[in-house]
Parts: sequence; structure tokens; C-alpha cells
Amino acid sequence: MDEENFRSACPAAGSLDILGDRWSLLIIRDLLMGKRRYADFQASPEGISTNILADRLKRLQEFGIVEKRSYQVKPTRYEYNMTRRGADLIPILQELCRWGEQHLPECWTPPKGLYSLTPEAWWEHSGWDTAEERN
Amino acid sequence: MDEENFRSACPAAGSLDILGDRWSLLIIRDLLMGKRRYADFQASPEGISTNILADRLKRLQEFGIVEKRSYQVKPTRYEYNMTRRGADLIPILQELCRWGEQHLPECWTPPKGLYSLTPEAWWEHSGWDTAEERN
DNA sequence: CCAGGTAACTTGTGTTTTGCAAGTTAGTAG
DNA sequence: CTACTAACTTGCAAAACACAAGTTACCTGG
Repeated sequence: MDEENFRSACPAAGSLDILGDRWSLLIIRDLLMGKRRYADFQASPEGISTNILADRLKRLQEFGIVEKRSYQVKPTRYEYNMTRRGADLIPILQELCRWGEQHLPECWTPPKGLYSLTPEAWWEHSGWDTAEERN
Repeated sequence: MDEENFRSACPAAGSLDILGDRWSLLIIRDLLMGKRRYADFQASPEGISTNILADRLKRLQEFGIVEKRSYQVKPTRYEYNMTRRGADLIPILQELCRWGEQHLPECWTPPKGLYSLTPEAWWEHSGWDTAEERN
């Protein structure tokens, strides 16, 4: 995952090299909300286009933030989930949400319990149901 | 500031509509570190290009996140500072930093005191020295 | 008084990224 | 045999970005 050329050694800049675009963290948000499948992400109201979605999922996998596995064969279908490293992004999302809630007009109040969720707690309850093949 | 077309009413998505690029939050980081002038931002190790810097500063002003004022006339020179709304972005930056520090190889440890800084505390100590004209 | 320097930009040009639409693959259902 | 679904890939135009050069208004040294 380290062959990205980071702009600097600043940890904030490094994080933004990975996450600093309009879509990556929204995919994380969807995963946090329990979405797992390609079509689920596409169904989000922001309307990500399919080529961008495929690209972002690939990048997030490469950075160890997301994992992919097949949940059935014939026909092969895939689902995605956050890794522990991905779960550690939860606080970033919480703060983005808090700022948006405070400073943006007419936006939803986030689901109850969001702000008290910790990466640890999420990680506990979000394993793959069975241990299946990764890809 | 509301004539941006937000992709959805999700507060996280809204925040990312404003901040979701590779440069905006780095400018906020620089402001947090005490940088105020155009050339200061350009001097940061990430090497933002001048047209992008001008554009981001304008956007951040439009969203009420930064303010611009002239600190001298003849020749007119400008400096920038965060608004209270901008200061409220500090927790986002802290979490980005924390994630980067934990998960990225070979990055700096952030300046001591960063994680204990609150928007309120920052705001207290960061007014313009004199009350001068805005532009 | 004129060359050189500085701060804060703006403009031009080519490359990269994005958005939108359409096509693909491997299956299932009727 | 046709239609349908999930998870993509491909093609193309539009937008964003990086890089270099130019601009404005002043100040300084010789």
C-alpha cells in the first residue's frame, strides 16, 4: 500500500492523499450504515457513477481499508466490508457529520447512536458471518 | 453560501461537498499552524499550485470558513484567518491526523498539543490583532 | 530614474480525473 | 429463448488540475 507517492510526511496530508476526494469517505459512510454490495453503494442518494465506484473500492482495498469477498458462487457475487483500519476512520466521519450538522442548512440529523460508536465497538459486531474466500 | 448544489442532505456528504478535495483541509491545517499569507501556504511542503490556492481560498471565504483582510496598504497586502466556523473544523483535522499517524508509514508525529486543542480555545487566541478592513 | 525584487494573484496550455451512457459476463427465472 | 440481475468495463466529452508564464502595484539600491 506504500507505493502511493505521498505529497509530504504530514499525517493529515497523507490521510488526504488516500481519502481526500468527494467519494471515498461516502463509501465508508455506507459501509458504516450496513451497506455491503455494489448495488447498495450505487443506490445511495448522492449517485456515484459506476466507474468511480469500482475505482474507489479498488483503491480502498489496496490501502487495506476495505475487504472484498464472494458471498456466493454460480453466479459469483461479491460483498465488501471495512477492515479494522477502515473502522478507525469512524471518528473522521463522525466529525465531518458533526460539522455538517452544525453548519449546513437543511441537512438530516444523523442516526441515533452514531456519535457514541467507537471503532472497537463496530469492529466487534461486524465480522463476516462465515469465513469464506477473499478476493 | 447555500447556492452550492449539495449531492444530498446527508451532513457528511454536505461537508465533503465543501471540503472533499486534496487541498482545502490542508489550507485549514496551515491556518491552524499559524500561517496567514498567500506565500506561506505556497511554501508548505505539499506544493500547492497558485491557481488552485487562489481558488480554494475564494471558496473557503464563500463558505464562511476563512476571512481575508488587508494588513497594509501601499502596497496592499492580504492575510487570511479562520472564522469560528473554520475553527470548528479542527476536530476533523485532528482525526485525520490521528488516523494518518496510526496507519501511515514514516509520517511525522504532529506538534505537541494538537490533540488537546479545541475550537473554542483556538478561537479565543486567534483574533486579528487590530480591527481592520475586510475584503 | 531605472533595474531588480516582492506579494498576491491571473492567464494559458496540456494532462488527468470525473461524469454519463452504453456494453459485458455469467449466471437465474419463466 | 427472452428477460433480468449483479458486478462490473469501456468510450467519450466535460471539468478539474498542474505547471509555467505573465500581471499589478509598490519598494529598494545604485
